[in-house]
Amino acid sequence: MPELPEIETIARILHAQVTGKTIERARVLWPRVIATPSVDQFEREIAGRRILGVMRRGKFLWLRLDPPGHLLVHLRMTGRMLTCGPPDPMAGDDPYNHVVLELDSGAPLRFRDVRRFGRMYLVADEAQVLGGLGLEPLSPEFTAEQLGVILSSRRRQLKPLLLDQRVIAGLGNIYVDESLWEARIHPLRRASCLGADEVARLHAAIGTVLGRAIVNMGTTLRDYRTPEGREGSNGEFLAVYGRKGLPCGRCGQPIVRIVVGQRGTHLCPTCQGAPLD
DNA sequence: ACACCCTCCTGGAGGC
DNA sequence: TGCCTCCAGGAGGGTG
Repeated sequence: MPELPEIETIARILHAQVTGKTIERARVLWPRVIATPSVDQFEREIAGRRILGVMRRGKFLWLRLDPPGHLLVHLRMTGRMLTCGPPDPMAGDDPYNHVVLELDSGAPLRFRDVRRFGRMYLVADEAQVLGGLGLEPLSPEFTAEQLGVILSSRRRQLKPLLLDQRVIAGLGNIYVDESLWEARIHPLRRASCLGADEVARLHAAIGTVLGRAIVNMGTTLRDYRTPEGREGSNGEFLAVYGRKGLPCGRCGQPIVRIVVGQRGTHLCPTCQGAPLD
């Protein structure tokens, strides 16, 4: 599942590959992938626009266009943005191609998604889609102090809070579990009950975990690929996610899987202490 | 405010 | 081997 490091990797590669290119034509093969506007309007309005750059906000890919506008893409579980692949993506031999953007030079840009959860948004004002997102965890504004302020006012369980994109934007199931292990904090702890030392550890852990994953071009468990179709190598560095029953790298005790807020959650019960306040 | 459940969607894993 | 059921999960919606 692409989270912040995976989207960051995709954005950097796409930025290098498609900046300056013009979208000559868009072909939408599965209408529901276009969240806004209508499919007709999307195909009509995106044609002829030039890509000024590709960025990331939270888990959104963000293509700035000229004439001014924004193409926002959320890959959800299994979405991919690919510049590699068949010479004719319209041939119909791949049932998971949902949008093909034909560029004025080079390979077309394809949106491919097995599970069909991903969505595209073409908007004049990016805040229409991104407006509700919380802090960007790799920005200068994301300090230990700021994290402390966020946590101190909420009594929710830590894990669902960290997954809430309105609070912090970009973390998903893998990197929340990894960050909490790194910080040695139990996912069921109440946010408002963390001590200053724990807040500082969590802040540092989020930076460490996300930074390492970006260096490794993301975690490929099954579906995630870069735009060139390559896998990310961060999977070999995961400490807890998907490692139920395997020994903790710090203490040797078996990693445990529990369910928190309907999400599979991996932790070391020895290192990550008591679940209660 | 917060916990919980459902829906979307499919391939893969597990059970027998 | 084959079939059947269940499960994973990001986000948005609804309910208690």
